[in-house]
Amino acid sequence: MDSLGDKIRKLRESRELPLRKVAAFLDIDQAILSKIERGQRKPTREQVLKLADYFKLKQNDLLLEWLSDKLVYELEDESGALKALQIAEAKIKYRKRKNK
Amino acid sequence: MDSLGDKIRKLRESRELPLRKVAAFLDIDQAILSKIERGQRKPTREQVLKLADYFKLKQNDLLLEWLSDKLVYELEDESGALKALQIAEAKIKYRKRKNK
DNA sequence: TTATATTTGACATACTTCGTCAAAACAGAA
DNA sequence: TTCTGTTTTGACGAAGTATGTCAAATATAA
Repeated sequence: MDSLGDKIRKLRESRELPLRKVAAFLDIDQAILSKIERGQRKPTREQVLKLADYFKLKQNDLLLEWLSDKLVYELEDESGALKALQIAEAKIKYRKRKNK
Repeated sequence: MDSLGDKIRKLRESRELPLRKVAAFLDIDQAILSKIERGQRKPTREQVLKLADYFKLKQNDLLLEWLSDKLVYELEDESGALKALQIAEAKIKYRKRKNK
């Protein structure tokens, strides 16, 4: 169950690319990419889209990883995390039905 | 499927309390409480706990409402919202198992 | 050692959040 | 209508968070 950062790091290393190269493509300092890969920083939506392009992944798939990572982050240290997810799901389904 | 704000407003109105009173208890301006009840602002964790006390609700129950509202907020305008919730759930379960 | 790659932390700046305040809008009673 | 209390709105400011740069420290490999 890799986080988005784990995925990116594996992809980058499997192609033997230095942080410098990928960071240049993203137009950020390599320090940030290093932190993103290790989960110390959250990438922006735009960075996720660029990463998908760079590694030839479907943008939607990577966005889902990114979104779910954000949820996990929001719930960390919360005892009722799983319950909150269930309730959120119900609320979203309800909103969809009401098309609100 | 009420949001936390809806719940609070209903409770407050059922007891015929003005915003002013409840806001004073929370130690904030009534303007903020008005916005919280209508979903224009998110309450802080501490405010949620105080609200639970004030209305004699279980703190945990209200915290779950608050947390799930935050998730819904994070996911709004995201087409893959439900998928992201599923993935987040899997990630959290995995983390629990790994006790990480 | 030397060269390259990565990580760390101090710092700057922009953005968001959280609150106050006063004016405007609303609702009901007199 | 006017008076009174309630709620909503929006401008504003302070505090906190996010996002990035940079240079130094550390690791890796030759």
